Parts: sequence; structure tokens; C-alpha cells
Amino acid sequence: MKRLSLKDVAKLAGVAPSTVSFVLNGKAKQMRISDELADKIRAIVRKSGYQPHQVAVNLRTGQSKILGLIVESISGSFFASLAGTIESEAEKYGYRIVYCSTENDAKKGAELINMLSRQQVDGYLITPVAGMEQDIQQLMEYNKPIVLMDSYFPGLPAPHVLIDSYGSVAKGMEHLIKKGHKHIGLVTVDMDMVQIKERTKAYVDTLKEHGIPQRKKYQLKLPYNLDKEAAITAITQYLEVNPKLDAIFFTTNYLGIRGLETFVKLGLNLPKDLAMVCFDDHDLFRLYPPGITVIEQPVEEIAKTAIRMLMQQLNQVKGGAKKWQVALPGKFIVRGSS
Amino acid sequence: MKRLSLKDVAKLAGVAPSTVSFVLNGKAKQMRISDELADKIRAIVRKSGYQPHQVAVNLRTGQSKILGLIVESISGSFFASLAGTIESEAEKYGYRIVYCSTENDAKKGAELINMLSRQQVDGYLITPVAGMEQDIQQLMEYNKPIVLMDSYFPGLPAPHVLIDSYGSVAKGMEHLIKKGHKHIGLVTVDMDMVQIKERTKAYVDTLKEHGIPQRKKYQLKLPYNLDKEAAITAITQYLEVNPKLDAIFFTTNYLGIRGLETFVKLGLNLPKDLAMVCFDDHDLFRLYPPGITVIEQPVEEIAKTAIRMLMQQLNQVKGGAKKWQVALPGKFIVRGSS
DNA sequence: CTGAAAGCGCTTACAG
DNA sequence: CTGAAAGCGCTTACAG
Repeated sequence: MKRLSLKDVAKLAGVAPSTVSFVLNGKAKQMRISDELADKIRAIVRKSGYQPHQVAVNLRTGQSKILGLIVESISGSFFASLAGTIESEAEKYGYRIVYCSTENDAKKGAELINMLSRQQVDGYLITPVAGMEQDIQQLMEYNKPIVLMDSYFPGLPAPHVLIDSYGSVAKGMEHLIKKGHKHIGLVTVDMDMVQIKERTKAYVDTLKEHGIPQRKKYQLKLPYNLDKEAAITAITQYLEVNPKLDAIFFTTNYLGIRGLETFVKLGLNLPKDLAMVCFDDHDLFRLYPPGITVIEQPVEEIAKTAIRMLMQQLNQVKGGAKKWQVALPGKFIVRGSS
Repeated sequence: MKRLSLKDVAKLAGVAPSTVSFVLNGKAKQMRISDELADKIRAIVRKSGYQPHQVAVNLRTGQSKILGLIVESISGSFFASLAGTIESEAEKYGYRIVYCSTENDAKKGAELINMLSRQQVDGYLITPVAGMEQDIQQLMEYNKPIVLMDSYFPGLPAPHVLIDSYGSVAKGMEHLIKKGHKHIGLVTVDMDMVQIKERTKAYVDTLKEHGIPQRKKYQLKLPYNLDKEAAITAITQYLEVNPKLDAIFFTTNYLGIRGLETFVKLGLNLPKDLAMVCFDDHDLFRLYPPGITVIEQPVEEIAKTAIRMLMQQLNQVKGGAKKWQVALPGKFIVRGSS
């Protein structure tokens, strides 16, 4: 059962392949093909179950109608939800998404860009990791449509959309300070990316503004790929070294989960023994008694904005004021942990 | 900055396009091209940054080296982790994955198969939902390589790999019965698929084997797309109607999460007020005190087996005994909830 | 050893 | 109104 080609359909209809092509692509009117003929051809197409060979169409038109989406981690809840929303947004413009993840490895990121460009994707959506700056710059030099999400490179004028990390963390810190906490720790990830640095900066600045003394040892920076046990051990030691801590701010949700696991293990009670605020929400934070106070990321807005930015570059959407650098506010959700 | 074609590279090297093609495809020896020439060509290719136009290659060879993966839900943790493992397994054989989700909608599933076949994917990996039987049968009639995961259609001899639902649930039920529970409820999803029916059957059979009386009202079947509030309301009512329940078996992890939320809301204590076992693990179940007893799915094994089955169909892997219907054991993990 | 040519399945100027 | 022809960028039998 071989699949039909345009030529086969044309033979079935007794016309030239070009005629079928015109009808199928809505150019019947323009090519002044009679309505009867057009209808007849459409009927035959329907009955025969003909499907255009997309690869051939891509080759001929130079458009794949595919967007490449590169996220940091396929299994992270933020990225999974982002990918889902991106997919349905792209669909509205007739684009499909090819989805892959770097696992925070710039080398893998470079390979993925390479692979996507060989596949002739029409545009790129990327949550960048440290070390990808060169590759992204090259993409821009080739005039490839591109949007960064979740982070960006300060030296590189690439369109990007992300949460306002600084403002969100500042709000969380204000909240903790207002509650009377004086010894607030920060648990973050050792990653040289702007959104992480902004979170740390907001922590430091907010304490300073309120005249609360900083202690270097109140900041814990964990390597990115630390396994679960090692993370729990590190957080446990951190708590031992800093017995006066009365609150901790976690800069990512997987760190928050590790923190929670540690507290459970040590039998610490939230918020009695320790208050907690986490950047980025998670199922667990909604459910775990007494509920963890978080900054929720505007995933839907990020996805919509990113797709809109990309469509503008692909000339699928006209005008409006073009804003290429967007920071969206997070939603501060107070729960029982703080 | 236009990208280079084979022809451009050939011109640069002063040879025919075919010669470059042979060298690039490792057929230099076979075509008796001198080592010097081959090296010179490779050097030029490297320096020029030439990348083959994958779309053209696909069209010419009829192979896309792309596999279509259709899962039930992009954001479900089981499916996300399955997709991740599938991706890295496929990579080993030089295949990429295009990823999409049905959201349990057969119509969307049919569209996705359509879209994937227009994209000329070389094979299909599908977690089927009710109503997709026809479409999958058609794929088989066209001799398309295909593997089903997580479920299958009893009437359709498609290769498939999934967890042994019956055996896993039976083990969980035995455990509850051994612990002395006499009023065990079942919360399941109203879905007409074999893996769900097997889970219910195992529940019913195990009770029967142990001479424990069945009560129809101990079984709660919730619609698939019930929102969170409605699910909690339904489970709350179910508990009110059945005050004697001393244990509940949940047949999917999202149902288990809803159950847990309900218990939290009602202030019920696990396992004192109620014991709980859930099919399919989740972060929350590891963490939530006292820990939820679960049946963990062998995700990695499922992914590996599925890819192996597909590669056999694509003749990328030879022989070995071909087993096309595989049910893998789940891992029963006892935690504090039972 | 190497090159000219056909063809994968489309789309689209161009000629009638 | 309709059809023959070129060409997207490759691969691969075929002829030298």
C-alpha cells in the first residue's frame, strides 16, 4: 500500500499535477480554475486519502513550519508546563514544536541547535544555559528568528521574556522581614546565569535596605547536578553551621524540594522552627502542610509572549510596538510556611 | 549569509557534488576515492561549516530518522519521565524524537498521527487512548513500525510494552489485606482501556480470593478530565457514604494526589484513619509524611524495550527472539501510609 | 578513480 | 483556464 503522490491524484482526476496543487493550496480562484473542476479534484483528494508529502513541501518552499524548543530539562515541572503551553500557542499559528533538552550542558545545547538547524526549523525558542552564548549569537548572525526564555545573556541583544526575578525575590524577602525574621538564609544553585544572579542580588539588597546584617555563611550555593543525598547532606550541614537561621529563601523549586526533604528528615516544623519561601511553585508546595509560600512563574504569559515575539520575526504577526526584552511580574502566594 | 549546499562545497574543492557526497557518507573507500582527495574534501567541509540539508536528505532517502512519540499528557510525571528516557534511548540509534500529546482525546490523537505521517516519521511510539484503535490499525496496515506503551487494544496485535497492572495491583491488595484491612475502597478513572480494567479486575479478584465481601459502592470511578475541586468533592462524598472504609487503593498517581488533598482537607491521618496505596509513584508520595505506599512503574525498562522493538521493525537491530507483547513487573514500595 | 544525470514529491513562474 | 518544465538539495546507479 504505497502512499499516493500529487501525480497519482492528478492522473486519477485527469489533470496536470500543477492543477491539483493549485486547488489544494487555495489558488484555484487565482489561477482561474473552474469551480466544477476544483470541486471534482477536492472530492477525489478526499476519497483517495491523499496527504501531501510534507518533506517535499518543506524542501520546495523552504519553510518547515516547525519551531525548535530547547529547554533546560525535560522533566522539570516549570519547563514541562512551559513546553505544553508553547505547543498549544504555536499550534494557533500553524506551527509545530520539536522539543529537546540540554540538561544544563552547553555542549549538548550546541549539538541540539545544530540538529535543529539541519532539520531546517523556522525558529528557535531557547532557555539558555551558561556557555551557549556563542551559539546563540551565531544564530542571530544568520538572522534566524529566535527568542530566549527564562534567562538571557546581558551582552547579547537577543529577544527574551522571563519572570522579573529581582522584583519577585525582593517581594518575598520583604515579606519575611516584615514577619520579623532576622536571620534569613539563601539556598541557591551555582550557575552563572543572570536570572540566578538577580535572585541573589535581590536577597542581598533587600537585607541591606532594611539594615539587616549580611553573613556570607548564610548563603549556600549548591552545584547544579548534585544528587539528592548529597543535597540533603549539604543542607543539613548548612543548618548545623547556622543554628540561628529563622528563615530560608530557596531560589528554585527543586532546591526547595530538597530543603523540604531535609526538614522532614530532621523533624523540623514549618513555620515554627523555620520559615520558608521558594521561587517557582510546585504541586508539593501547595499540598505539603502547612503549604509553602512561593513565587509563581507566569508560565502562560511567558509562553504567549515568546510565541508572539517569534511570529513577529517570522512576519506572521504585524506590528504593534515591538518589545524585545520583557520581564513579567511573578505572583507571590503566601501559604503557611512563612 | 546563505548556507552552503553540496554543490558549493564541490565547487570549492574542484570536484563533482557526488564525490563530496560519497566522502561525507563514508563511501570514499567503496568508491575508490583517493585518501588525499577525501581528506582534502573533509578539510574543506570542516572549514566551510557545511551542514547537509536534512530535509533534502530525507526526501531523497525516504528516511527521516525521526520517531513520533504520542503520549497521553505532556505534563503527567509518568509520561514526562517516559519521554525523557525514550529520547535518550532513541539517540543511541541515531533517531530523534518528535513529541506530542493527546490529552486523552482520540480525535486529537488521530490528527497527531496524521501530522506525524505527513512529516514522514520512520516509526511511532504511542500511549493509546480509547478511540484510537482504528487509526493504529491503519498504521499497521500501511506496515508502519509502531510500538504501543502503557496500554494496548486486546483485539489488535500491535507490539506493546507496559507494566503488569494486574499483578502489581494484586500485590498491593494482598499487602492491605495482610495488614488486616477489611473495607478496602478503589478509586479509579472512568476510562475504557485495558490497563485500567486490569487494575479494577485485580482489586475485585484479590478480594474474592480472600473471601472478603465486595461492595459496589466501595468503587469510585471518576471522569478523566474532572477538575481538582470536583475531584475533591467527589472523594469527600465517597468517604461520607462509606464511613467504614479503612483503606483505599488509587489506580493512578493523579487520583492519588487528589485523594491526598482530600485527606489533608478533612484532617484525616494516614495510616491511622485510613490506609492508602497508589499505582505509580510521584515526588509527593515519597515526601508526604508518612510516605505513600506505591507501585513504581519500570519507566526505564519500558522505554528501552519500546525502542528495541521499534528498532527491530526498522531493521536496525537484528534478531534475538522477538517478543512483541511484554508486561514488566512493577516495584512495590512500602511506605508509611499502609 | 571521477562526473553527468536521474529522481525523491512538491510549487510556481511561464507559455500556451 | 490548463499543462510542461524547472528547481529545492540531496543520493546513487551508471557510464566513462
